[in-house]
Amino acid sequence: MGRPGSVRTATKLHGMPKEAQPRECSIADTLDLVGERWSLLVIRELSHGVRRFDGIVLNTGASRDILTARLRKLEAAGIIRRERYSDHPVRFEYHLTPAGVELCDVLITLMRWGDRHLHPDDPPVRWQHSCGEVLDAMVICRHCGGEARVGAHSPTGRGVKAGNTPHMETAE
Amino acid sequence: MGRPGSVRTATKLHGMPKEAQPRECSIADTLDLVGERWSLLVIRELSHGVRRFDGIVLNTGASRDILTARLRKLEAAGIIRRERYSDHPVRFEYHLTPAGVELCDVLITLMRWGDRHLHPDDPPVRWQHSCGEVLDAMVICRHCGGEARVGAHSPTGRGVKAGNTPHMETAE
DNA sequence: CAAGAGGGTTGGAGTTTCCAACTAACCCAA
DNA sequence: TTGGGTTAGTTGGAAACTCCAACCCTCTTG
Repeated sequence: MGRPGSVRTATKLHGMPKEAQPRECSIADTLDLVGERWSLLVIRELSHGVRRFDGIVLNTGASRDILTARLRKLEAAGIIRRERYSDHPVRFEYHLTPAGVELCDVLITLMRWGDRHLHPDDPPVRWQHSCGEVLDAMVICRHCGGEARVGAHSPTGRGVKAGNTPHMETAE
Repeated sequence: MGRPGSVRTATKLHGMPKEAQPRECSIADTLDLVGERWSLLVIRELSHGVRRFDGIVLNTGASRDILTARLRKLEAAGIIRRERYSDHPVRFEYHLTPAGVELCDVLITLMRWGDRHLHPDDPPVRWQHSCGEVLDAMVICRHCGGEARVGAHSPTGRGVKAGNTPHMETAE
């Protein structure tokens, strides 16, 4: 797990392999924690109120051994918490931590994309927002309230590298 | 790729394996398209304006064969478009389609989570929103404008199953 | 003509994942 | 007490996926 390389000795044989230098990036770092198969579905289940091992197996379709590994990793990352709810037959259930609850923003945007592009007429699940309406989510800029969308902005910071931005359109 | 099962014949030997019945869900369906390793980083690169094969290899760290496979799959899904920009040395570059641009919402929420939880003091990349401020994203309900967050809502629809919601808290 | 650049393929090794069965610890019912 | 059921995992072996480095082919440039 985790990306391997960092500083490899450039062997350079017939055409300088041109060392990969992955961009520093919170997207990649977050995906290192929750980007493996099943992890986000585990979080989906916890957000649906399913907290037990067998329930998660049943609703996701993950195999039990992999699920065990994912739960351990999410716990180590502070995204879920394992709680003993019975002592004598020792039994546990899983809960989202506050950091885990914040990941639901990712689930919501994934769901919205899938609803729009894969199930335009019949979303399989609808969330009711506290305002009473069916939740239709949108990502905005906290400062101005306008819609946020990457293509329209320009990035700055350590993770931005020079020389590989041939021509900047707003996509399409 | 794609989940296998669907209807398996329940063999039921010593304890009724309790057939997994994965929830119908746009989150899972979207992850089937973009949830494999590297796919979202490819979309990140395109949104940064990097459009060529070698540039994507360099900035993500993906191996070339896997990158080829991901690009083909994203193209088949209508998320990216492959465009010939030179005929004689036949050369291509990749662009986000409108559906691909919409996936940037997912990237933004992943980035925000990583910035908050993994790099609280020094986000590696900052996006400047068109309003001039550094983008600080938030997911809201389009109807009321209030913050959206799954834990606080209740789901309905085909993908919701009875009997596995032991006790519904708002997480934590 | 030799070296790149660009956009891939290919082969083989290494790593993950899947599947189905099995365990252990307890509860209940007959 | 025998038999089952529930819960939370383990385990072993096969299948699938990834990684890496090298190789290919077509231009273009020096």
